Amino acid sequence: MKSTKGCSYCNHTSCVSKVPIFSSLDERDARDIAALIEHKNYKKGDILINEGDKVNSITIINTGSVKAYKYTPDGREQILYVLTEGDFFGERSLLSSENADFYIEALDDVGVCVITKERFHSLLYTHPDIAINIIDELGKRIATMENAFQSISVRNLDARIAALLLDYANRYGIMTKDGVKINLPISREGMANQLGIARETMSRKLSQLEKKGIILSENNKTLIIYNMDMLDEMAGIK
Amino acid sequence: MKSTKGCSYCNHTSCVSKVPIFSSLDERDARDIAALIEHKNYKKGDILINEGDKVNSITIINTGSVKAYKYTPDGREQILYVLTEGDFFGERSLLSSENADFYIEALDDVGVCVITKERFHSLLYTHPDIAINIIDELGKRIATMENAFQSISVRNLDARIAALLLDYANRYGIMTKDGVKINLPISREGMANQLGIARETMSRKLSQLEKKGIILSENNKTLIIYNMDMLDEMAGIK
DNA sequence: AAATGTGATCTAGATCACATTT
DNA sequence: AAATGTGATCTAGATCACATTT
Repeated sequence: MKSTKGCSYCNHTSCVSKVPIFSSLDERDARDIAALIEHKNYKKGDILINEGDKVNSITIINTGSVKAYKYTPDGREQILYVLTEGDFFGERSLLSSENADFYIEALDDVGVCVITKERFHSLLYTHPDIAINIIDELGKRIATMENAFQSISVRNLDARIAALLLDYANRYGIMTKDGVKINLPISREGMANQLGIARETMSRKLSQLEKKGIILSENNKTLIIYNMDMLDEMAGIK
Repeated sequence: MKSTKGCSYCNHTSCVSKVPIFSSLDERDARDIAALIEHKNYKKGDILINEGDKVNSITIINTGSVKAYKYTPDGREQILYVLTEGDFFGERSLLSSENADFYIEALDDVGVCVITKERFHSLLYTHPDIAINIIDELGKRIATMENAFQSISVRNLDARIAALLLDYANRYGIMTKDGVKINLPISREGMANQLGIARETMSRKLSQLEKKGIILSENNKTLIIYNMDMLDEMAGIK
């Protein structure tokens, strides 16, 4: 992991322009904020945050993706979020200074922008817009969780899997002539961990979907969804 | 349901003083904000928000409690939150003007404070503190959901039930000489709906806990927890 | 070698059908 | 009358034990 600060070759406004919470800023403000930002890079598998770490900054993903996870009491990994470009974490450090109760791990090589808690705090006072954008983002995140929450308590596993694939399609999907192509950021086991089910069950359910002609799995790294409507229906979105 | 505005008999600063998001205000600011607030009362069973309603205001619970819920695709009621004194909803209306995708129903007689989106919005510009408090509150709510989320995906149902009872104890519990006494805001069926399990399973699990001497159910309306430590252990909090 | 798939079992909780309480 | 409890069954998904792929 290396940290760059004030380097000439990297585009310092990149995070600022990419991140929804800064969307309302004009160019001049964007430059001001860029000056407060520190860039860091991590390799796949690096741990950005360990359980128990003191979190003193907000981190925004610039490139790559990370997973946020905890362990269940019985020792299984429970993935809370997969965060990608433009997503952020550490916002809970803004007011409280509790220690992290989760892990953040790089799923690929990752570039991030970091703003310390103090700098960010003062930023909010000078730019109330940003605070409102954050409230909005957090509101969206809550909405997403509510849906996931509702879906996870749906007893019908097929619906939950359909919802997960639709979420992936939304976030990582690329339209192709065959259908929506998804470059999976995580393994089958990771997917199972997101739903809190057994790896074997995940495999079985995906092969069923493949047999039904709804999806095509290539190499376990790529997934093509032939029939989004069918997934919508399975997920209970009518 | 009746709406009071500028009435002389009710304490207009009540919401302001009760609500964590206004905690950083001095008395003068509190009075200013109180002037922006409208009070409303609802009877048990009243629907405060219907799915599809346009939500144009933030509502803060002053007295009583409400449940926020949705329906699962297979028609079961899924309770997302039980909100009580000091909790708020409608914050998602701040920026986006999407329609509600949930219901809010009064669990008892309920008094609330309402601030319109526009008024609240301008408030955030004049009092950035409040925005930061909201960010903090939303952060907490996310943390709570993450825990619930994690717990719901724990395959061990006993742990989830223990966690639910501990949550109730925290929120509605009163210390007595026998143990923590909880006046349940919802029925067995409601509790089951919060965990997404069958009513029968809830009954069975609670009788088991009673047989083990961990809890005592009185009348199905009150629950006494004799042994909090045992619940902690069951919930996987060591 | 690690990730994934798959058959054979096992089991927790759903469902059904009532009995019992409030 | 509605909410709750409880026994008898059923079933989806976990677990185990390997085989197969990458």
